[in-house]
Amino acid sequence: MPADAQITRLKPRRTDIRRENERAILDAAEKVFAEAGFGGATMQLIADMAGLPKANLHYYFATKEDLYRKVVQQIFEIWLDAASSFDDAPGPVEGLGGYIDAKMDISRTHPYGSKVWASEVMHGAPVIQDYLETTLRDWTNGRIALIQHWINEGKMRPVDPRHLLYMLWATTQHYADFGHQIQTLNSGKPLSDRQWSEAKASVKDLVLRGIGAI
Amino acid sequence: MPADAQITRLKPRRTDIRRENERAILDAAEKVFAEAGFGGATMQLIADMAGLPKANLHYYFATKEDLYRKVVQQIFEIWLDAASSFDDAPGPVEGLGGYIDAKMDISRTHPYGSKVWASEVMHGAPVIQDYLETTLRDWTNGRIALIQHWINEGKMRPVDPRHLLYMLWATTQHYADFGHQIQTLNSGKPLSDRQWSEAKASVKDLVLRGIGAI
DNA sequence: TTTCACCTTGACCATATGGTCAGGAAGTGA
DNA sequence: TCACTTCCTGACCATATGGTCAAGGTGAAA
Repeated sequence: MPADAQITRLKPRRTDIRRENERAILDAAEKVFAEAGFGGATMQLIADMAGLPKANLHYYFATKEDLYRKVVQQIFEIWLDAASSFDDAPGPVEGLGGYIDAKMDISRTHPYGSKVWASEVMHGAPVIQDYLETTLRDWTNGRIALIQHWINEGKMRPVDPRHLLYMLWATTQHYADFGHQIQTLNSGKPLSDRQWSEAKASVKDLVLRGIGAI
Repeated sequence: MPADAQITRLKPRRTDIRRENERAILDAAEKVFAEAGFGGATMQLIADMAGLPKANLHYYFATKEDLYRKVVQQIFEIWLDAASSFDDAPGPVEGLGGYIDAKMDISRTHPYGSKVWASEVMHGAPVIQDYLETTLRDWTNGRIALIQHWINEGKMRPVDPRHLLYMLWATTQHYADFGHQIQTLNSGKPLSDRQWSEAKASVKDLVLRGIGAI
């Protein structure tokens, strides 16, 4: 047996099999749920896209709802991570600016997840209502307090922190959720690297000027 | 026959029947499509909500797609009407301010239509792609030119008109599309009249300050 | 009143879909 | 090698859904 057996092993280990298949299924599911909606998505289509027989999906995920729930949880966690730039910032320019950068990057790298989340909320959040009422509410209240703190320190104008947050969410996610519309209005071509930079700069400029931080 | 026969007539005229049934079906469809998505919506549910047998729906609208298309066209036309406040304005304060007011009002009065539109675009605009490429593109280019004109006249800062428009669309529609999330973060209660006023004021304040118009 | 176009609807059908299951393949530790 | 657990999958099923249709009801013009 060659020394590089660990690297070139043809027969995957048990744990790898599970991990890789779940990954493939979740990726396929995220795309299909985003493009067709929960009701329009079919397990067969997800299976085909993941390169697995349909019955195999039900081996890893008991039901369609079960699979869907995992997909929604994923994007939510990604967004929560992005919020870290918010916390350890000295003021709104770094805090909100960094948050906008992070959210815009996610809109570009995870457009499907963003759409699934949007769809879920639009339909009344049937499967993640508890997240909204606990994690999201706590997170929001914390950030509102932080923004209010910046206002009290005179680092920005006295704007309603809540509606400021809504504007940030709406605008940054718009580039993912309405990406198709944006692409159509861009002569049918996806935004280039340069155009994404301009978008980020425009959003930051408008927001930071709007709150009087620059 | 009494003189007020025209008013109290019990037997509706032919044209009324058609108009009223189509209205009832479209209203029910807008709500069901918004809450369940195209794939999740069923003709049976729409029929029940409209108070008609399912077969009757197919008498007025040949297919589910046909009905859906009409619902999407409706909200699009409502939005186009709202854009009139844009045109005959002397500057950005009146023009953009009025547009924000109008779009926010629509988000409150037509949340279902807004969601259907969002869902349609998120899924790649399968049925209204032609609208995006013609009417919306022309409208957008016209408004961009107008905003650029205001910039040239020194009535606002030189911001990218395109990304400004995206921010307006995203933010105003957010109050409809993510209304459930907003309600959850508002202790589970819908925004009051006062809160809607505050929302409109906040958005206008942030945007108009952001573009240096006030 | 008659005629006719328009409206209504229960019953029905073909199809698609989420989910099940039994039997076999394959990795793993002893 | 053996026993055991995990993984794989074709075939199958119950159900839900979009859509059809034929027969009957109902305004309105002549």
